[in-house]
Amino acid sequence: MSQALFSTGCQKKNDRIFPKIRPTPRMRLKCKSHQETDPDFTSHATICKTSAVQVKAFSLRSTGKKELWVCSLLGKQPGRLKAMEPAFGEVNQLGGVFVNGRPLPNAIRLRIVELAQLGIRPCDISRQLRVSHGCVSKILARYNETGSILPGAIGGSKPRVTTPTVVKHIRTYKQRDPGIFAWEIRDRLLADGVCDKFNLPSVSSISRILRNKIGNLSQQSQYESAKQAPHPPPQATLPYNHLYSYPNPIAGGKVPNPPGVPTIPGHMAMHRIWPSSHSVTDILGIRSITEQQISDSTFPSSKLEDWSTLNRSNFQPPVSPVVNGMDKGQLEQEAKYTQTPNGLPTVNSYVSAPSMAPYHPATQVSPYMAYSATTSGYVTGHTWQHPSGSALSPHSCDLPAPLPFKSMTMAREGSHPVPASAL
DNA sequence: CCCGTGACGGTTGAA
DNA sequence: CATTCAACCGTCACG
Repeated sequence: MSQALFSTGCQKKNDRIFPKIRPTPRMRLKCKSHQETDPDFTSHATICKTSAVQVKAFSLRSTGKKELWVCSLLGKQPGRLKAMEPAFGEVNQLGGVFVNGRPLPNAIRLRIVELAQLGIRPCDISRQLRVSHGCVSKILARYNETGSILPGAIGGSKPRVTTPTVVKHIRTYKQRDPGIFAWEIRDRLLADGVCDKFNLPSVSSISRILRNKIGNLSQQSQYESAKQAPHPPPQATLPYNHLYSYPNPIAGGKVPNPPGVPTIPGHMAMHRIWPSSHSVTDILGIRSITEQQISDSTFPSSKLEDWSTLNRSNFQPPVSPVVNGMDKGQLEQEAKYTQTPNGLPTVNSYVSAPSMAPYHPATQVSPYMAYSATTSGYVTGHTWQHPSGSALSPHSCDLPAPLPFKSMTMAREGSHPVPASAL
């Protein structure tokens, strides 16, 4: 790719569009995270660009060797560059690994809450766990508000308001009064208690229903009504799923359940998600933060795509005895170099937990492996929250009832807040 | 220095 | 099957 781009000779044009940009510390940090070496950039040049991507060559101060990087402009603001390739989990300013667009693992989310309840200041939590303070703030605020550490449901659409029942009533209204207006139907739905103000379809939605699903029927009913007396509306045979998901007020998001899986409140979901052995002692006593930081500093070798796949399968990290008994260097090395030579995940990466061996063969390392390595008590079987419900740990768990944030506040106001370094 | 907040790029899944 | 859209994510910068 690089040679082809070098030969395009479009630098001059790009220079006019995008002025020369010195690598910012952020850029260097990101680049550094993607390379084993320290790219002490001394110069750079725009090689080529598309509408959204720039390719720049950076010179290393130490070796003089040029590194080619694909960059995109964030907000088209000069000076703000972001490395796009390789598509690893990215590294934030604190050195923590994250996957853009994906929530932090529940283990880390739980740890944030636990540390906060110990009286550790959010800024210290941020530094210790290498999670941005904004994220810590958000997670703690959410926990304070909802009592749940879980992220909201990502993706999907709003719960539809045009349920079969609503459509059936609209059909009935239309049959009884073919000339009825959509807004009249809307009023009647509200008046008849079919809908409330929260799930009342819009006039446009009703119109669409009339046009797409009842249009023929209304015309037919007109003819039929002229010939014979009205009869009860036919059974709705619309291709709607009979299950509808609605926002989970406690979990702070919409967590649709698969058919057959009863909906559980957010706080109950927490009990389902977290196994029993994640008390503060279990979490914090297993390994010191310092030790964790060492392992945290390891960078993943998994590609973003692989990680994304991992999110949706039951990822099983190495159990703690193995990790604890593992040399740090070995652990770090494994975390760095466990990818298959061709960069593709092994089959094991996609095998769901129940079919996996007790010890993950470490052919795939998540960006968050360092966090989960010693918290297998509740991390084993940890997966991303998934609307299908399959990602929820099947283990019954006994997360202590969400402690009011007051405890944290009290601890913070105490005369001896727990220093983060003591952990 | 701490922290709340909005912008941002990104992911996800239903429609 | 590809696209659109709106939800969410964490990071970052700002005040």
